[in-house]
Amino acid sequence: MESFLSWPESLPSRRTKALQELRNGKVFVDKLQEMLGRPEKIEFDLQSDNGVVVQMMGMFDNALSVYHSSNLNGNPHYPTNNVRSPRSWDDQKPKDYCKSNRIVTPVKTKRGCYNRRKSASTIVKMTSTLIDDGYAWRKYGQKTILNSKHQRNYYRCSHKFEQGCQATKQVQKTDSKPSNYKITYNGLHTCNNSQRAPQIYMEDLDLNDNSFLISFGTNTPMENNKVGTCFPPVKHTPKPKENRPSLGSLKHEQVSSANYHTPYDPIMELSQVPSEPMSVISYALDCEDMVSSGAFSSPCSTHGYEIDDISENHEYGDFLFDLW
DNA sequence: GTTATTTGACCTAG
DNA sequence: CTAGGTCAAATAAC
Repeated sequence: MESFLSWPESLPSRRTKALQELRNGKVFVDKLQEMLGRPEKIEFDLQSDNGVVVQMMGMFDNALSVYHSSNLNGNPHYPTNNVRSPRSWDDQKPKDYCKSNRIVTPVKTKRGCYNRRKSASTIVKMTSTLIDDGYAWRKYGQKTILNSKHQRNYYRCSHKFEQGCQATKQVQKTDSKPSNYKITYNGLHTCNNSQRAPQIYMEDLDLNDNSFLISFGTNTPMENNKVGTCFPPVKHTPKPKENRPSLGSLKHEQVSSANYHTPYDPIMELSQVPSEPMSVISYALDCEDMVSSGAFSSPCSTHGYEIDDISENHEYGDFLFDLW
């Protein structure tokens, strides 16, 4: 398939992609039209991780992402939150920095002062699995989103203060299929994150759902390995301490993605992107480098990941990633 | 006592 | 002005 190999892409290329997405969408609309007269088909589709509805949702997301990222009205879009070398938390600008120099503000320096995440490298994934991506995340917010039934949860890298890692992710249940999640990764990990091996959160895992896949834009869908056969249903290992430098009232944190879920957090912690490929992806995107589709290969064979990824569909893998 | 999560407030981009 | 991303005090969990 055509892949990210050609990035950075020209504007016409992105426009073509957006148009292609919409054309593909028409195919799904036709399918949907067929299904309208057959309720059993609709029911089946809604329960499918790779059904028409799910794929349509992904298609629209991708088309919009391509559209927005390429700024199709002709104005070039320059990323404002590019890769930065790790820096200490203390190495930040004065409080008014964000106001005086908004365009180039690399990190939030004042409460509420930040660049919209769309300007950073962004990766969007649809998944139904609850597995760890190898990174330590800490929840820092939860918001009700307009026209969305489900709240969005915000996570940042646990090493944000320790190593200045700016990676964040958002997790939200999809409206079309609440058992699916849309996970948006923003920024890239600049932390030295090797504290633990990926694991799966089994509590919310539906073992009957054997459609979890990792594809990362590869052409060949991964094997549908059952989660239960790949991972023992264990929770996390003891948490390493997060040695954040003292920052006034800032408290020390523990690296704990295992404890993300609480009775209040319906989405719980879930991740699905293997750590190393993610790093590669993010760097490649941020640096506007070429990305080999091989970099997106799942380590499923070694780690037993199971991802429900819309990119398993050959036609849509190209549009999985939302650039800038 | 320490650390993580919750949640209302704050702030900015659009 | 609104929606959404983040902060940080309060609270919960361990």
